[in-house]
Amino acid sequence: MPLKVRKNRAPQPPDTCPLSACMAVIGGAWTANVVWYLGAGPRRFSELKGDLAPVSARVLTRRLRELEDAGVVQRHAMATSPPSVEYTLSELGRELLPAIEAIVAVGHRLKARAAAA
Amino acid sequence: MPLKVRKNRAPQPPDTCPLSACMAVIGGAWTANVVWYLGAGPRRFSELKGDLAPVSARVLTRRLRELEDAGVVQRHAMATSPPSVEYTLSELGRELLPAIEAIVAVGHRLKARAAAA
DNA sequence: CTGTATCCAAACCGATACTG
DNA sequence: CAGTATCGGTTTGGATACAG
Repeated sequence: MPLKVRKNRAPQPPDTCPLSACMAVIGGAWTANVVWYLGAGPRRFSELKGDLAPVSARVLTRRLRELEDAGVVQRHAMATSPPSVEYTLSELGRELLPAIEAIVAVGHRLKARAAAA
Repeated sequence: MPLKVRKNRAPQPPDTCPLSACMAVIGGAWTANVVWYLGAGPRRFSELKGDLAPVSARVLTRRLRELEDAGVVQRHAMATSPPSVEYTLSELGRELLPAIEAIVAVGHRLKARAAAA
C-alpha cells in the first residue's frame, strides 16, 4: 500500500467566510427543510420523517446529528416505551429562521420564473 | 442491454417547494459566493475567479451557466481582443441578495459558536 | 482571456436489512 | 419508535490539458 495521497482535499469552498459557514450548515439535502419544519415547534423523529416525505432515515439522522453538532438543534430522548425523541431548534437555530424565510421568499419568485420558462 | 433502470431517481428533495427551489439554485459549491460578489456590481470571469480563489474554471463556468439558466445572472460577451465577458445580476438575481445577506448574518453567529466549540 | 474535454476521487444519498 | 450497517449508484468538483 503506497500511502494513498489525497489530491482533492477541498470538497467545499471558502470555509472561513460566514456565507460559506452558513451554507455548509444548511446546504445539505433536506437540511433547510428540517430547520423550516422545526421552526414551527418541537417535532419527533417520525414526524419529521413524515414531513419530509421521501427522505431516508439514514439521511434524516445524519442531518439532525450535523445540526446538533452545529448547535442549531437540540435532541431530547424520552425514556418511554416505545422510545420517542424530540428535536427542537436551539436559540442559535432560531436565528436561522429569518434566513430561511428570506430564501423561501425568493424561492417563490424563482419558481414563478421557472414556470414561465 | 437490459434497459438500465434508475432506482435513485430523486437526487435532491422536495423539488416543488419554494425553499428547495431556491436552495437548488444557490446550493452548489461557490454558487452563493458568486451571487454575493456579483451583488457588488458587474464582474468579469477572471475577476470572479480571483474573488473565489481556489475555484476551478470548470466549476465557475458551470455555476455561471446554471445561474444564467435560472435567470439570475446575465452574460455579456464583449468582442474585444483578448475577449472579455462580463456577468451581472439580473433583476431577479438582485432579489436573492436579501436572502444572501440574511445567510451571511447567521453565518457570523454560527462561526462564533463554532470557534467557541 | 474565457472557456471546454477528459479523467478521477470523494461526497452524497437511497434502498434494504437489521438492532435495541 | 428511532435509529445503525452495509451496499451501490449518482453526482460533485478538482486537476490537467487543450481550444477559440
